[in-house]
Amino acid sequence: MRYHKIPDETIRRLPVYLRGLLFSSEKGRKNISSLDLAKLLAVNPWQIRKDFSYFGDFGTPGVGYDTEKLIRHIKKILRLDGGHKAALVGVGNLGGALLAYDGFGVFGFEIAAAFDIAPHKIGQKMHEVEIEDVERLATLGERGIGLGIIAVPRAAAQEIAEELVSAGVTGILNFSPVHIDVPKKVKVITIDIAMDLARLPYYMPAG
Amino acid sequence: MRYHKIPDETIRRLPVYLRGLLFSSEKGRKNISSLDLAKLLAVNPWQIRKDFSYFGDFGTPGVGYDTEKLIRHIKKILRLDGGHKAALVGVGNLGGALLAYDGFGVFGFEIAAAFDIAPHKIGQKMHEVEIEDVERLATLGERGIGLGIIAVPRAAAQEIAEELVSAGVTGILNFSPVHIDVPKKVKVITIDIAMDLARLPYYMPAG
DNA sequence: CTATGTGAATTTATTCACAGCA
DNA sequence: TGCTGTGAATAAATTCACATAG
Repeated sequence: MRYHKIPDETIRRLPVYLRGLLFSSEKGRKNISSLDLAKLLAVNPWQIRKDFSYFGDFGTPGVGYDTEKLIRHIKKILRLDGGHKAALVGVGNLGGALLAYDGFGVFGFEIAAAFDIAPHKIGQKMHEVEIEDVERLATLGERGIGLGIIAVPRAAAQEIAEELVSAGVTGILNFSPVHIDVPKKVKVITIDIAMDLARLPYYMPAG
Repeated sequence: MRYHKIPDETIRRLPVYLRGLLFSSEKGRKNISSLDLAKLLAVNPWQIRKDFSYFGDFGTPGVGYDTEKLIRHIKKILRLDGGHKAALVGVGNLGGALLAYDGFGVFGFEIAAAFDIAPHKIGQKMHEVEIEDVERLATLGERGIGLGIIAVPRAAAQEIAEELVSAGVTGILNFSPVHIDVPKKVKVITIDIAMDLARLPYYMPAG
């Protein structure tokens, strides 16, 4: 199946596998079998093999997958190689937590700029990043920042999204609990924490 | 199809519909058609009708769906009626942001307790909630808290999960970037922000 | 005439089972 | 012998098209 289109569901799982492979690599393992990776991530081994089969032969029968080689290749598919600079808009409670979060690095992301509308925040530094006036969003293009993170109140989300798009951003991670309308060349992923929480009780035993 | 099992994918979408319906209700609308709801949320109208058809007749042909009635019913299916108390473990950057977040209320959630391990935080109040020693996690059962939110460093996540389960928690929202092993009567939903971000570049145009 | 509800058709994803390679 | 890679079988979800109800 080497030359097939990779299914969306597989793309969704690739970062999961990447996490597992990076973890295994940190432990010094050169190879990992689909079974071991499956145990680590609590998924099915045949699902893993099928997913990997969509983009080539990386495993050695009897041995497993070459960890480093596979990491490099998954990063390449997801276009994580080369790194990405992101602009954070909205340095409130959530925005501040995102600035402090150290988990973006492993996937090659860096929050390279932060913006807010509150005058008393502008000019301050948080976690090595200086907070700028939202007016300066237009400068993103020339600064090589192609990715935006929206952490502003719901009412401002659509407007900020439009400004990000005007500035040349083509990918948006949206933490506001609203649908955002953008040209279809721009990809938006919305994370709505309360909504994820909302489907938890359905799966919980009575009580 | 009234008596069928509701597909998991439908359950995943119900909170999305709920958001749209609540929004529409706030605007004072008594009814909404699948087409209008679809436009609001950027999904397909036939998907909405199919999803709703799994749990009964709520629409009136020529008119649409009764907003309030449908809201009540979706809440009932998701078991959001009656409300849920949650315990937050880990009041760091992310934990603090979660305490400050005001979006849980609409789905009937309340962060009723917060725990940390750092002595200087214990006893302090943040957003009306007093921070307690993690040692006191065992008291959750008798306090009627059945839901846990893990916002601690990765290395501590598994241990905290086990303590939550011992205390009687049956649902966990996990913000640590690791798989958590729990008895299968307990449902875990993991939100890994960096992992969601990681599939953004794949869908972005070259650059 | 408008908008629902749903069988049927289609597409997509998962699971299996095993041939074949190191 | 151990583990990959993949066709084939199964299952699930999406999309369509239209009969039917208000």
